Amino acid sequence: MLKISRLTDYGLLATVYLARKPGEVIAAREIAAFYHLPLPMITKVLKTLHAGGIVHSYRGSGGGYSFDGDPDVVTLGQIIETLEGPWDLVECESVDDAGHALCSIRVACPSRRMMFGINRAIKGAFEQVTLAELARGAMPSAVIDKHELSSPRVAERV
Amino acid sequence: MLKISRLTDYGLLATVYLARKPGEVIAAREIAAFYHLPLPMITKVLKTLHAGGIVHSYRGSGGGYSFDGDPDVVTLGQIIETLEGPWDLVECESVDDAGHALCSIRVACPSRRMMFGINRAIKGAFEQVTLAELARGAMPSAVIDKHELSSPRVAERV
DNA sequence: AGAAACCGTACCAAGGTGGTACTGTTTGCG
DNA sequence: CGCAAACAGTACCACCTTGGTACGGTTTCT
Ligand code: FES
Ligand code: FES
Repeated sequence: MLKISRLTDYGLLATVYLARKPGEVIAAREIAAFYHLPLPMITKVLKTLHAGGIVHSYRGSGGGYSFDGDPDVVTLGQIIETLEGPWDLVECESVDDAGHALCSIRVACPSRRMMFGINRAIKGAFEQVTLAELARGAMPSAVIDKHELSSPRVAERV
Repeated sequence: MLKISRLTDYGLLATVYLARKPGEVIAAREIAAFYHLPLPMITKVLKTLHAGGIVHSYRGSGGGYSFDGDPDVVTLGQIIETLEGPWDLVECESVDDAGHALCSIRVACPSRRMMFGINRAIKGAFEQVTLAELARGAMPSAVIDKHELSSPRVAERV
């Protein structure tokens, strides 16, 4: 349906949170609490980010995660690539394990090349956004609780 | 997972097939046979395209579908919008039937504005690709410029 | 030793997607 | 007229992905 998954969105939130406190070791619990998101979700996505080398992890008591890279070098594209894995806008370019093309009509397809171009354009757009730019912007102190939005007319004052 | 659905891809195939024979009434069976795709899939997507006003339909024996618009006016964005319905890259901007925001952490989200900009930029890229270019099998000239990501309106044609 | 915190994996419910089937309706043709 | 071709509409289903949870294991600090 042409949207990034919610997990990826969570990953961006966590990365930005860490990048705004460079070098600081922060527990996943703190991030989850700040955004009022389920802790297992945050930990899951942080594991992925660590596996992709975006953030560092420190185990044991007092441990957590930290971002100590250059926020001007890390791009949105890299983060998304880490979180979602390699992706293509259309599966025409993808191949299965046997190297066999997934799309059976490649040779007759009049839109494949165009799709490939769009694919590259989108990836290029993501590559142009740096983590530093993402981290800039208002970091509000108040957060709307999940339940206040589910029920109508309840979110009066936050 | 950041990909367009296969149905949408089928719709592009069908539209391009029709656009390559302007004004000609072509049965769905012919298109399905040409691409070696299941006929019910093609008919389903052609119904959607007809409902969206992209193609015309002619019932009865000898009937079929035809494209008789201006291929330089119809854009890839319009076709995708017709096939997939309104979409957003992230659900942060979407609202449910009651008008409530789907995302519970909007106010605290440091990436929402950036995502919104990217959303617009991608839609703009799709709008810049015409059906005529699609039918020619050309690579799109659309390039997403960094400036579009934060500017309030989508940039002009490249 | 015990607690804090990350690691790994497995599991599940819900929703979306791709695909099929079937019944109706319209139209051309002999 | 009567049949066949072709679109219209809807309903249905199997499968996969996604969002979310659970649980046990490992590391480290105090
Ligand atoms: S539909 Fe597969 S190559 Fe285009
Ligand atoms: S996560 Fe919803 S506004 Fe960004």
